[in-house]
Formats: sequence, C-alpha cells, structure tokens
Amino acid sequence: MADVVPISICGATATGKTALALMLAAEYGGEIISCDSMQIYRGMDIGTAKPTEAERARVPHHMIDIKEPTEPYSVSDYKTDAEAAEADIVSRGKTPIYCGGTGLYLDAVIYGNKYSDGGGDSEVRAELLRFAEEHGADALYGRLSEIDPEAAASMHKNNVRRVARAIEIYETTGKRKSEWDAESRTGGRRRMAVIGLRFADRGLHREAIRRRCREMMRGGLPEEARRLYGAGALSDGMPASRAIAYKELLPYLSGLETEAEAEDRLFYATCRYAKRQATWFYKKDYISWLAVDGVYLGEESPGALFGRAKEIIENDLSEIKK
RNA sequence: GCCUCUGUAGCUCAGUUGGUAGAGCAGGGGACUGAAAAUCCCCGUGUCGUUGGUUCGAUUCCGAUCGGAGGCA
Repeated sequence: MADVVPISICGATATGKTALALMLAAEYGGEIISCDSMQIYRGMDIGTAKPTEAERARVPHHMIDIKEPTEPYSVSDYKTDAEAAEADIVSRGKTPIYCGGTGLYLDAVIYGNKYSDGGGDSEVRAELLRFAEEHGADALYGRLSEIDPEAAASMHKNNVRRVARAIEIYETTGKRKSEWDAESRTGGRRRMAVIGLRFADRGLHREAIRRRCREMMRGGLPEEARRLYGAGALSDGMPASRAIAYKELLPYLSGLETEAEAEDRLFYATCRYAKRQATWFYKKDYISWLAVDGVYLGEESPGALFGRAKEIIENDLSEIKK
C-alpha cells in the first residue's frame, strides 16, 4: 500500500466529475470510490446523477447503493467504509479514485482520525435538540458557552445542530470539541492528488445545471420520486428526504404545480447547492483546479481536459514522493 | 356604456390614520470537523402605473388618464 497514492476528483455538481473519473480510471487502472452522501442510497439513481449501469460495468465503483434510503449514515461511517474500500482496491494492485461533491466526506478521508473516535450518541443529541426546542436556541448555546467557550465562539448560536453536536462531544467523550479539532489538524493531511473541477463562468455553470435538471425531469425523475415517496423514504426525518430532487417535486406530484414549475424549483435548489459546494471547496488548499467551461461549450475535447488533469496528477504525485 | 377591485424590489404581495416603504421567494456573499444534497449567518433605493390638484410635504387624499381583473347592462 505504501506506494499507491489515491486520486480524487471533486467540485460542485454538474461539472463533469463522473466522466473525468472514468477516463482516469481507465488510464491508471483505477477503481472509483464515490464521495457522495446521497449516492450511498439504493433507488435514488436519477436524482443523484449516479453513474449508469454501463459505466459501472466498465469500471468498478464503491460506496454506491450500500444503504436503504431509510437508513441513517454519517461522515464517520463514510470514513470507515471508504477506507475499507480503498484498502481493498490497493490490495488488488489498483488505484483508488475518489469522485464526488460531498466536501465534508472528502475532508474526513484526507485528514486525521477525528471522526472515528470523536464520540457519537444519537440519543444524547436528540435530547439536546429537544432541550433547544423547549428552552430556545439561546439556552442551548449558553450551555456550550460554559463547557467550551472556544467552540461556542466559532459557531452561530442559531445553528442548533452544530451547537448540540459540540455539547454531545463533551458529554460523551469528556473532551471539548475545540480540543478534538486542534488535534485532528496537527496530524497533517495524507497523500492524495486532488483535482477540483469548476466553471470559470458562473452563468455557464447555471446553464449546465439547467440542462441537467431538464434531462432528469425527462429521464424519469418524477417516477423515481413517486416510488420513493410511496415507499415512505421521503417522510420527514428520513435521510433520503434531504436529497435535492425529490422534495422539490412534491408540489408537482400532488398536483399543485406544473412540471415546468417543478423543474424551476429543482433548478434553483441545485444552483444554491452548487454555490455552497463552491464556497466549501474553493478555500481548500489541497485542491488543484481545472476549468471545464471549454468542454461544456464544445471548444475543448474531453480528451484535452483529461490531458490537463493527467498533467496535474503526475505533478502532484512526483511532488508527494519527494 | 356604467360600476367595483387592482397597478409598490426580478416574482408574489404587505404597508404608510400624509413626513419617499418591507416580507417571502429568486439573487449575491459567507460559515462549516459524526444529518453535509444538511444546518446556519450577513446583504433590500425601488421613477410606490402616468399625469394634474390639495398640502410646508403625496407612494398614501382628490381628479383625469393608461394597463389588468371582475360585475351590471
């Protein structure tokens, strides 16, 4: 395992990560590890833009379809499972290629071991959330301020979820979140060649998203949503109910909106998501960026982009070896 | 033809007992270490349809006019 350095393709939605990852897999004899919090779930295919059957037959994929849409899953699960998949790939002499847009998951793989031993107790967390509902976000925040002022200062008091988690960490491990954080960062990051795909022109990116939404709507997304809805997978609180694609279609499925309105809703939600992804990724110093505008416009061939990606990877690899 | 309602931010609308206006959505920016496609924070000047009048002052009152919706004929 010592000499294998994993590759990673990340970036916002609809930038062409899947296509590039497939080409790289062919070039380097790699297998793909999906880095996507929603492709984990079975039955959510069109809405999460999963690689097709054909693509998956061509290159082995991991971390796709491993859970039912009703099962909870989290970063720490991901880190554990992805690392197992990675070890398996390496043991067979192949190169692991991470591919996906869930930045937190990628971070978990790249950085230390915080996630696997940082404590986690959903009961405790639920209790804290109940407390917040009863006494207000300020009261919960007040509790954190006493336990861990440093962590409290780093988050907004209205972000109940994060405030609760910080308290949970202390209650379950006896150590403060701020301490955990400091430790997890001192370990440094692991060796990996990371490429980020992005549109230089925001307007073009929106166009690409628009096109994808239309394709999804025509490609059977409404039926898929109806199926999941019928199976109870989209009820409140279900992990899968958070995905962008299905909840946006609910008004349409119940006859309150037109198909065009549903598509718009999907489009806007996806654009906002893409923005959040961009904000997250853009400040990561481990990413080498590649603009995909040319490929989208047909001015650059996918092969040419692939060439640029390869160059970056070779460069990264040789630098990592030093 | 007459009557009523309506015209305010890109969209849907609120509001000002007369002192030039604010929500939601859309949009922009940001945060993010066990729900992350989640969660959270910050950002609102727009000829208040046009045009006259009353007034110290009108988007707000009155008249006319143009556009939209409905009702009676």
